[in-house]
Formats: sequence, structure tokens, C-alpha cells
Amino acid sequence: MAMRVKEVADLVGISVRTLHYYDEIGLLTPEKTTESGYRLYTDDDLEELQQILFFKELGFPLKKIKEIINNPSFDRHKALVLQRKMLLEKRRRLDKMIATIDKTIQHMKGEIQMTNKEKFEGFDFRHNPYEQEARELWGDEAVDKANAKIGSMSKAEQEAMVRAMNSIYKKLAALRHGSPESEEAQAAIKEWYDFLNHNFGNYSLEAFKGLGQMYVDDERFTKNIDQFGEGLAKFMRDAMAVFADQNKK
Amino acid sequence: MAMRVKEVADLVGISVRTLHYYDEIGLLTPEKTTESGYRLYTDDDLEELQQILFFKELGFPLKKIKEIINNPSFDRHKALVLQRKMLLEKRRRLDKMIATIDKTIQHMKGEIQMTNKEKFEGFDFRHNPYEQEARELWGDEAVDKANAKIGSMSKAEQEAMVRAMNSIYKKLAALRHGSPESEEAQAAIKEWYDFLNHNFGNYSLEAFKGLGQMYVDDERFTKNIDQFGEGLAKFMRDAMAVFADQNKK
DNA sequence: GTTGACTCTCATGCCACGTGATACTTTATA
DNA sequence: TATAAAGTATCACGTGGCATGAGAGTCAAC
Repeated sequence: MAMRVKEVADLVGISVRTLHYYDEIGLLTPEKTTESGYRLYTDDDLEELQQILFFKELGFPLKKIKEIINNPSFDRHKALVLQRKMLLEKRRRLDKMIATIDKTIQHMKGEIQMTNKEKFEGFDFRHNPYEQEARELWGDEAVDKANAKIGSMSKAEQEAMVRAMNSIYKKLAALRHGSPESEEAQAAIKEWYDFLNHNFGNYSLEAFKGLGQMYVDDERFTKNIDQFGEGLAKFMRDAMAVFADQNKK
Repeated sequence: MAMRVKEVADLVGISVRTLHYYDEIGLLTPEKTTESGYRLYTDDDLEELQQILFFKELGFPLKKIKEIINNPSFDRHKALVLQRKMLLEKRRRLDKMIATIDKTIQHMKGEIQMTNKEKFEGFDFRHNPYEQEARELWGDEAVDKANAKIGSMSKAEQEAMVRAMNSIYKKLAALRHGSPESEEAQAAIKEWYDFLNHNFGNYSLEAFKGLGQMYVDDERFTKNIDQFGEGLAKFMRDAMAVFADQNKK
């Protein structure tokens, strides 16, 4: 049942190299490989690839796509519905371009006049009406909110905040060679969870878990965090996942 | 009346950097500049930019776009008509993708079955039905044909051919400091025209003229030809243009 | 048991810009 | 009329998404 690279490539209409690349960057890693190292794609992998290609068609960068679909709170159904809307929008743009070409042909024959603005209708990509909706569903709203809040604080407030964060970071760094499930680790992580909720508004447990994953995936976070101890980011991700799972049900 | 970079960028929906870049690679050089070096785009420049963007929307690489629109036999009207067809084709692809998304949503709900092939309908780009038409209007058909033919010849045949070509090249090289319109030059060019037609199938006069332009534009040709004498490529281009124009009407 | 199609992992290249940095020019405002 | 703000110029380097080999191993078919 499982398919090999070229078979997938031919079915989908992309290159083998592209599949290799997606594997390399961790965007689409086939579920299995043979002993000799051949990649084997299952039907599930194909569905994920389909998701990826929808995003790609809409102009999302691969890095972003990875973030979105790896997010534990990713909702495939919502995604498809919004993507549908965005594809329809894209089609409207295309219709405009076709209208523009028609006008241009008439204009060439001298049949009509055209303003400069009219000559470029359909090209402008900058304002997609579903951008906001997309940001809400997939954006880094949480991160942006935090950044905005930090930006709006006075210097003194910022320093106080940094001190508070550092103290929690240090506590965690001291524990990072132990188990993420230990009582101390979980207590420190709870402190972290409460701190974030207090300062940056409500994080769901799922979002909290997703944030932990981001600490590892996004090097801006990793760098910052690992200053307090190598491997701290990974440790926090694990501890945050444990915390979320334990407090969920 | 003339516009500056940002004004154009805002009108069209592209970046200033993009305009700089297009200038840098010689794709779109503004007609005028101010004393202080500011680029000034006229309405003609805007129309060329529109052409460029149509090609770009259809996925043509910038280098190819440059070749096409700089070709002296470029026919703007024909181009627009074909581009219109290709845009419609692109819209059909989008419609397929939207249908695919609809099916996928139903499939998720368990309402219908989907084959793997169906999951990717609309993605495959490889065969655009207007590709052939586009190649005929804009492609390097002639070059490809020649290459294919040369590749299929025996070594002896290849050598005979090279000898024949060299003799014509030398004849032309000897004449290259005179006028491209001179009787000798035109006679030699006719020999060249006949030689090409005999060996590589029918060149129209327009195609012949276009080929000459390519000798100058495409450095692979220029290098090869100029081995027989510096400036020979340019001389041949001019002589070929004269030949085409004189024998046309 | 050898061809030929397919696969793997590097390594390097390429295109179409993005992103500063630094310096100069033009327009708006005090 | 001076000064600030906005725009423009030219380097120079960086980046994303692969393409294009090179070299070596794998696998089914005749």
C-alpha cells in the first residue's frame, strides 16, 4: 500500500527532489522507511501532503506551514473551510486580471481609454480580505500580543518582568537534568503557566503545549531560553507537554 | 507625468526593490532618469511592466520574459490573446482545486470516498494545454530542433556539417568590417539562410531575423561565433535583419 | 547476472528578490 | 529659510525553495 518517492511525485505532480527537501526540513517525513533507507509514504502522509500543497498554493512559506500543521490545536476542518474561501478570493483576482487583459486588448485597438490604475487591476496581492481571519486561526497572535504588551510597558515594568521571568528560568534550568515529570519540575512549570496567564491573558492548555513546542522549533526562542542552560528549551517543552496532558482531563 | 519608484510600486503592488532589480537585470529600464539619478517611469514603461507581470503570473522566469519581449518580432497583441487563454486555464485549475477541497471536506465527514488521485486534482501543473502554442510563439523551437538534429547525426556527418558552417563563417568574418548591406555580405547571408533551411527545416524570414538577434543576446552563441572574428555576431545580426527585411515584401 | 530504472546522500548553484547600511535629494513644516 | 521627514541611490550580504549533478547503493526483469 505504501508508495515510494517517484510514485508520489508522479501522482501529485511535484519532483522527487521536493519530497526529499520536505523531509529534510521536517515538513513531511514519511511514516516508514525500508531497511535500505527508501522512503515509504502512507495514505496519511498523502493527506498531509495535500494540506501542505493547499497552503503552498495560497502562498504560505514552508516554515509557516510547518508551524501551522504541527500545532497540536490545528483544526483540519476549519483549515479547509478557510482555505476554500481564500482560493475563491484568488479566483476573483484572476478574474480581474482576465478583465484587465480584455480591456488592454481593446485599448490597444484604440477602442477604449485606460487609466494607469486600471492597467494593474488584479495584480495587487497586498490585501487579502481573509488575512485577518487567517491570522486568528493560524497566526502568532499570542506572540504578537506579548510583544505588543512588552513594548507598551515602561522600562521599570519591563525590568521587573524580566527579573520575574529570569527567576523562573533559573529554577527550571537547575532541574533540567532530572525528569520533566518530577514534582519540582511540574511545580515550576505551573508557576510559569500562571505567570504567562497573569501577564499575557489566557493561554489554553493546548496553546501552552504548542508554545512549548515552539521553544524548540523557533530558534529565536531556543536561543533566548538556552542562555539559562543548554537544553533548557527542550526540557521546558517536555515539561509543558506533561503539564498540559495531566491537567487536561 | 513621469512617476518615481515608490509611486509605481504603490500603484502596481510590488516593492521598490523589485523595480530596482528589474532595472539591474535590464528587464525594465525606465526611459528617463533625473540629474540626480532618480528613475522616472513613463506610461510606456508602465505598459511594459504590465506585460512583464502577465508573464510572471503565468510562471515565466524573468530571463525568459526578457528574451521574449526584447525579441524584435514580439507581437504584443498575439501575446495578450495567448496569455488570456493561459489565464483561463489557470482558473480552471483553481476550480478543480476548489472542487477537490469540497470533496475533501465531505470525505472528512465520512460522506464520500476519495481515491488518491482525486485528492490531488488541480495541483498538477505539468501539462498546460497551451504550452505548445506558447512554445511556437515564444519558444526556442529553432534552437531545440537544431540541437536535436545535431545530436542524432553520426560523427562523420557532424564533422561535415561543422566544416560547411565554418566555411560560411569565415567568409562572413572576412566581410565584417564592411557594410552588412553590401552585395557580398548579402550573398553570404543568403548562403547561410539556405544552409540552415536545408539542414534544420524551414526558417521563416522573421525567425531568421530573430535568430540573428539571439546571436547577440545569448552569450552562448556570441562566444561561439565571435571565435571566427570579433564582432562577427553583431555583423551577422545586422546582415540577417537586412536580408529578412529586403526579401519580405 | 547484468542491465536499467529507481533510490539514497552530500554538495553546490540559482533565482528573485528581502534586508540593512550609508549617503544623497526632495518635499513639508516650523 | 532652516530643519525635519520622506523618498531615493547604490552597494553588499542573506534567504527560501528548490534544481542539478556526482557517486554509490537497491531492486525487479529479462
